[in-house]
Amino acid sequence: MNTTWDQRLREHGFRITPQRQLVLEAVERLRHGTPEEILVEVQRTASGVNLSTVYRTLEVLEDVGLVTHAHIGHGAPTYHAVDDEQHIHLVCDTCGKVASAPATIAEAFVAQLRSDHAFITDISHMAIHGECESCFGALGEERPQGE
Amino acid sequence: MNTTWDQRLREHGFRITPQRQLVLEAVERLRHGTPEEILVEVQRTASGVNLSTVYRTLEVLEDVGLVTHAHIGHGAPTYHAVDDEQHIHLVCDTCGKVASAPATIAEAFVAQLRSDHAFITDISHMAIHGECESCFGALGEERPQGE
DNA sequence: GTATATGCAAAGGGTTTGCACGGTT
DNA sequence: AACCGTGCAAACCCTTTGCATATAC
Repeated sequence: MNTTWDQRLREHGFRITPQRQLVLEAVERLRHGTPEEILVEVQRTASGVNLSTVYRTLEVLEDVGLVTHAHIGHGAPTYHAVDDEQHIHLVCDTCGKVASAPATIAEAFVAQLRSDHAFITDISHMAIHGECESCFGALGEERPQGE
Repeated sequence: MNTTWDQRLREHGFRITPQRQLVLEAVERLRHGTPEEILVEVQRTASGVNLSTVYRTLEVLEDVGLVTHAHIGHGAPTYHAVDDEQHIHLVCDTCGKVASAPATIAEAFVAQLRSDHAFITDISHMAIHGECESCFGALGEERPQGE
């Protein structure tokens, strides 16, 4: 096992195209990327690729389990390769910084949601919002990033 | 104490307008509402009110602490009156249903994020995604609501 | 009377879609 | 050769903004 990306696509009835390879490679290289950022990365190699192709390709790659996305805030989602360690995004609503934490820290919480609310949680899909260490206590600040 | 909504606005230097009153009342009545839904509710009383006024008004009401918003998924955020019990939204990515759980169930998780990651969590700001009881195990379903 | 709020219309991000062409199988 | 995938342009949803008018103070 440990199927390759192209096997994975074929298994699900999809074709192998340069665009799909390039988008997947871009996601792996960036580690975190919005569709727009992924487009830019892809265009370093193939300038003709279109944004709508990136969107359609990300959907396909997500379908076959090669990438996932998470929502950080109001803006575009960010995409990750699935072989990356599962992580949670911690977004500071004051300074806008985004930190990562291993998804395992939520294990107890996830277990509780399952037992108390019969809910199977995908904890990494939506970011956790709040305030980071350096902003906490420093009141009356600007909010550079909104959200 | 226990200031009224109009006192609250005045304290922060805002003016009292019918629109602000109507938007606040609509949010309280709906308990969960997107800007668009709030507009419709407001227009039952005052048909001339504009969507951009609803957006600007919600921003003001949030500023002075009378309402908050939470992100459920890709679509528009939902607004709540702040006197409602703080709650978390549990969104099923399969059937799209949204359940509520008291924010208190996350207390231990929030405490852990504070101690381990120096992060002060606003747990109710972003919904938790996953799969609900009835959808779990039932594979190959449609995804009526997306996201 | 003056500053703030509103309505309207236009513009802005992010995403999806229809269609004809081109590439993979 | 048949069908799927792509590029392009237009359309879409949600939200913000500029400006003239109206309104709360």
